[in-house]
Amino acid sequence: MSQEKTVYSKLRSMILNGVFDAGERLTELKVCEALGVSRTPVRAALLQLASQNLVIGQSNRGYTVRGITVEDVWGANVVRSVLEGAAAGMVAREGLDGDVRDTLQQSLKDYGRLARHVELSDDFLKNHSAANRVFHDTIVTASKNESLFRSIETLAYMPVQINRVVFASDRDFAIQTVQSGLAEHQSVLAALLSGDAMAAELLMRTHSQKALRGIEHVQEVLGLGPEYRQMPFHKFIGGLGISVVAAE
Amino acid sequence: MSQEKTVYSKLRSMILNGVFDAGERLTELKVCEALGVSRTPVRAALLQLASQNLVIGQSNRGYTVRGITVEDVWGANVVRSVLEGAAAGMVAREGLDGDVRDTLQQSLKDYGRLARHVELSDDFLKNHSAANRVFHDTIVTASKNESLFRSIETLAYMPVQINRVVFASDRDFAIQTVQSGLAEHQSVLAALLSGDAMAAELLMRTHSQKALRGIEHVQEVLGLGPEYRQMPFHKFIGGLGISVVAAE
DNA sequence: TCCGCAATTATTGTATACATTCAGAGCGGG
DNA sequence: CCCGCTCTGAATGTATACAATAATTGCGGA
Repeated sequence: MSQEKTVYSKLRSMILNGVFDAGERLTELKVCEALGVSRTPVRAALLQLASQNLVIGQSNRGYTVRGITVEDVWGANVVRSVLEGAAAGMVAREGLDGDVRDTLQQSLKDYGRLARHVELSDDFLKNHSAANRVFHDTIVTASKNESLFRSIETLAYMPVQINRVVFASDRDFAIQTVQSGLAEHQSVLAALLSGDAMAAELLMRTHSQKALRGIEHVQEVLGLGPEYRQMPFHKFIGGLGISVVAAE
Repeated sequence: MSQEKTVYSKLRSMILNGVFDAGERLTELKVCEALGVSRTPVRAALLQLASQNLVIGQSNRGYTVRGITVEDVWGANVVRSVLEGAAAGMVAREGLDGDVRDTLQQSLKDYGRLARHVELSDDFLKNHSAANRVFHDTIVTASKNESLFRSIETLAYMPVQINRVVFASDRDFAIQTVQSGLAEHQSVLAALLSGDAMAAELLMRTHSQKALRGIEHVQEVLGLGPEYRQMPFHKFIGGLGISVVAAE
């Protein structure tokens, strides 16, 4: 892999996992020494991280790291649910293409098979995540709105895939979430098929927002007070003995 | 200004105004020669343009320019209206801070004063754009959702400020749009004040979508058929004798 | 002691030489 | 004639020297 991409993902992972303090100044040279590369790939990596709001660039003054709080992750998920809801509404309004409908129905079948035998194995989690992803991505893509697609993609630079993390630590929560997720996917598809845009938007938004339940669940499990939203996200997740994995 | 920023804005403007063909390959060296700078600032500029989806980067193979069609601009505006609607809903749900309310009311006053004497002067257009912007930005900021804020900001890399352009070419359209805009701002504020989240979201979304009317209006003025959505945006706008100005 | 100016220094901005990679042309064998 | 290999070259990837800039330090005077 190229240095630029290596630097990018290492830095990204370090930031998300709190290796740097929030607000810490991040000079190019410091990164170069830490990772043993020249400034060129570091500059490129920092530029990309800045466009993802993981570091904040000041003209002529380098970068500072932006600490990611639970609230940030929460907020990103809220936006994602709004956008996915809008996508569903558009698709319902325009009508379902045959192949899109087929893809969605297939993903529901896959999802249904998984829902009958929930496990906590890596394999299961991967398959579930994949089936879920197909459903969501297909709808977003079917909206044929490039800006919408890109906006959601950009949100994924935040650690938004919370459920996959939480599942690993709580079987009961996983079972319940997977099963209600199936029902929700089904009702979204029904709304899409009937062309009911308002219902599709509302159902999809509500379903997508369920990811937030994962955050609340972790809060409950860890017995945290209401100030938990200001916590660095990696510490929050760290309470389960899990580290933040970069998306992508 | 630094070379990097100069290159960035020149390239950006060139892309938006169709100096390059859609899909044209854009090598670093070509840009260097065209603008007379070294590869370093060019690389940085291209990286940023890629993150804004104005060029598409292929690993090891440089970049190709992405032609911006009317549909792209339309789509970006649709997303913006969804997000601004969501912001209004959140603000209504959380309740209006005193200073936010004051800012909104002040912007309504300014807007109202402008609505009584619509002109097509540069000064008027600037003031109107500013008052309008304050209203929209204040609501988005008041939602206290960084991801939401950033998503909207990112959309502005597309040429979304369509009305300002259209106003300049059609007084009647400007008068009508400004006046209905005032009424819409007022009803949004009323919904925010009464804490009616659903109404606030719907009203704001609908209002924000009015920008699309500007596009339709240009279509009508130019007498274009339904295939106009596939047109390069700069040609579309060029029909009015206007070039695309970069936001920011 | 405090303020303001100037020298210093840390850090980014820029140019460029060299390394690496990948697409495509050209050649040779089947 | 076609397939596949190698070689070539154009382009990006990387390192680094040098320039420009802005914060900081330290000095001197009030």
